[in-house]
Formats: sequence, structure tokens, C-alpha cells
Amino acid sequence: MSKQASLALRDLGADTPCCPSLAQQRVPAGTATVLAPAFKALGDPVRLQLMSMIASAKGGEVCVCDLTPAFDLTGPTISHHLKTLREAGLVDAERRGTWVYYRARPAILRQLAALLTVEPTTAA
Amino acid sequence: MSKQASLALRDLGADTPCCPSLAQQRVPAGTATVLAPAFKALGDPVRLQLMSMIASAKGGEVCVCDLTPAFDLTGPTISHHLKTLREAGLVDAERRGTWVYYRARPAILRQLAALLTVEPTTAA
DNA sequence: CCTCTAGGTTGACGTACATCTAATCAATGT
DNA sequence: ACATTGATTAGATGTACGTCAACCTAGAGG
Repeated sequence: MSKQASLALRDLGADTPCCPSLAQQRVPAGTATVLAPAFKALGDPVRLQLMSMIASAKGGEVCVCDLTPAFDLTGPTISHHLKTLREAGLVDAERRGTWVYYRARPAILRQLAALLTVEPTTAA
Repeated sequence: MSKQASLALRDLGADTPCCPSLAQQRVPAGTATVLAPAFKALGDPVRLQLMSMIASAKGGEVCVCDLTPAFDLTGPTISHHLKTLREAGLVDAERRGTWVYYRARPAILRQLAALLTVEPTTAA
């Protein structure tokens, strides 16, 4: 079930030109249905920090063993949040030996940022 | 209870320089706690479309009477979603005569966009 | 003043979510 | 092969969310 979300987000990159922007035109229902889960995934303080730790990591990736001790939560809970980020298409996971490494998907982040971008001067 | 969220978001604009960006440094727990509700508010397809309709409205504002018929939902449900957007500090409401008009808060949108903005070239 | 209409609020109900403990799977080292 | 460490999965529970039906509030107009 994690694959549909990732594929849907990837496909959306194809049928949208570049920067639709919330404020330029009404986002279609289909686009909203696809992108809302990504925002929802970022709508939790723990996941927002996890996303930031992954995106700002040196080398572009982080071991789960470095993420878990950063919170007062159990390992399974962190794993659950990482799964949510994964299913939202925001991150990728790769197992290398004993540890699992997470990596951000910059394209999706850029797409979400573009959607929220509004003109510097308020449109009259 | 809606005032705390708005004030918290406004305050955050003061103590943060301009564009912290997820990928430049780990977002502090406090910032995550304040901004996550804004992302959560956008994490629903209906609210994402409502936000878009409000932000893209001619004249910068929309009447609720124009928003409600755009969905297969009852009036109270739309009202509830608008309240969620209001409490997240994403929109402002103003009653003028019989109708209530909603207006976007560009500053908050810009802040969220800045947080998600990543470098065009992957940072090593 | 009283009624009508448009919005917003409250309470209730079903579902989804965040979190935990316990069990399972994967990889390394003795 | 066995035990150990790391990560995910499964089951359970309390809380929050989305939705609707019913009620309350505020202008408009007779």
C-alpha cells in the first residue's frame, strides 16, 4: 500500500507543469486528494522533526539508530512515523547491513513548497 | 482557543529570521509543535481546496456562500473546516452584513513554503 | 416587531490516528 | 548453529478527527 502513494506523487510530477501555486488557481479535487496526504504526514511535530533531520543530514541520509534516541518515544513508534513519511512519498529507506538509512525526496518537497508559494506583494 | 494558534504563528514570525528551511538545519521541537498544526490543517483534501479557493479569490476574499456549493458537503461541515483553517492561522474571517468573507494570510503560507524549500541542487 | 433566511455552533457517532507492549524478521559475531 | 542487536510488524487502547442532525445567532424585509 506504500507503493500507490509514491507512484501517485511521482505521476503528479508529470501531469503538472511545475508550479501550480495555491493562490494562482483553485487546485483540482484530484490534485488535492493526492497532495493532502503529504501535508498530513508533515502535520505531526515528531514527523516534522524527523523529516527535517533526514533532509538536513550530512551525506543526505540518516540511520534510524540516530533518529530514535532523539525522541522520548519507543523504537516502534519512530518506525511507525517513518513508515508514514515513506508512504507519503516524502522519504526513501534503504537497508545496508545491520542498519536502515533514510533519505529525503527533494522533488516532492519542492512541489509542496511551490504549491504554498504566494507572490511577495499581496495581490489586490 | 483559536487565538493561541494565531498568536503562536505570529510570534514565530518574529523570532525566526526568514527562511529556516527544513533541509538546512533540524527544526527545533518548539517550532515543530507550532508549525505542525498548520500542515495538519492542509492535510485534508477539502481544506486544501478551500484554502486554494480563498487564496486565489479575486479581490482577495470569498463569501462562504460561494464556498459551500462547491462541495458535496453540508454547510456545518464546511463551516467546521473553515474553523480549522482559521484556528491554524491560515485564514481570516470577517462578517459583513449577512455574509461572512474569508481572506488568506499570505505571511503564513510564505513561511510554510520557505520551510519546505530545498536547494535546486542536492546539498552534499 | 416578527418572520425568514443564511452562517455558525454544539452534541453525538463512527472512523482513523498516535502510542505502547509483545512478537517477528534481518544481519552480525561468537 | 546460537545468541545479540537493530528494525519492522501485529495487536490493543485511548484520543482526536470528519461528518451530520439539531439548535442558536445575526441581518433583511414585510
